[in-house]
Amino acid sequence: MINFSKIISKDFYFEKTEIVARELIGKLFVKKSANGFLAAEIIETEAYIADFDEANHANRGMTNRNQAMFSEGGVIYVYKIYGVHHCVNIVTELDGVGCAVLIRAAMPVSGLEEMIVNRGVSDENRLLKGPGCFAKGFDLDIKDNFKSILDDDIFLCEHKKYSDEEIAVTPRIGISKSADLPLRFFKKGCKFVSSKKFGN
DNA sequence: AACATGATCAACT
DNA sequence: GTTGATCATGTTT
Repeated sequence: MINFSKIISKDFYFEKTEIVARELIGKLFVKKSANGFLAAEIIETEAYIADFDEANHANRGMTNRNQAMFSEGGVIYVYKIYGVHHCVNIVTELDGVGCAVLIRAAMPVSGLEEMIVNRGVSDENRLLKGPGCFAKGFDLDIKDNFKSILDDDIFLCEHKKYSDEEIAVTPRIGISKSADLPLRFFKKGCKFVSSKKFGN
């Protein structure tokens, strides 16, 4: 059994989005399920910042889809992409700002059996590799939009700390606007990182 | 390198 | 109400 005692406090999510994205690497994402706990170490994130970021869904103001992004830090924003996959974000900064961190990949730690069922594949290395896979492995979808990451059912814990040398910073993946900004963070050389192009 | 797949949004009638 | 472009992707060849 894993120690879930050091739960991340709310203050953490009010920090600047880039900082939160960087600091999320190494933390444990935990979700309570019928059989116990699903848990994974966050390995890869992307920041979507408030100003001059045209790839941010909130950049052109509030819409039906992106409402959750304008909540205060610590709220979960989930949406569907390409009509197929779900992407999970954690809202950052203050109420009304409109920024968040996308969780792109994680390393399974607990509840592997259930993740395998959720995903329909058994390759451990790929269970949570890529934003769509992460959402599916944890069974997160539109029903989880607007939930809090400070819940009893879904929360983050301290787990591992990495130095800046162990973390790579690159442009984000799969976007066409503001594609040059260095807002993607991942653990260098980790096989759970989603893109093959860099540092994997 | 191709493609499956559908919601969302802006810009119209 | 409808249209059409776009999309924080993943899987398969």
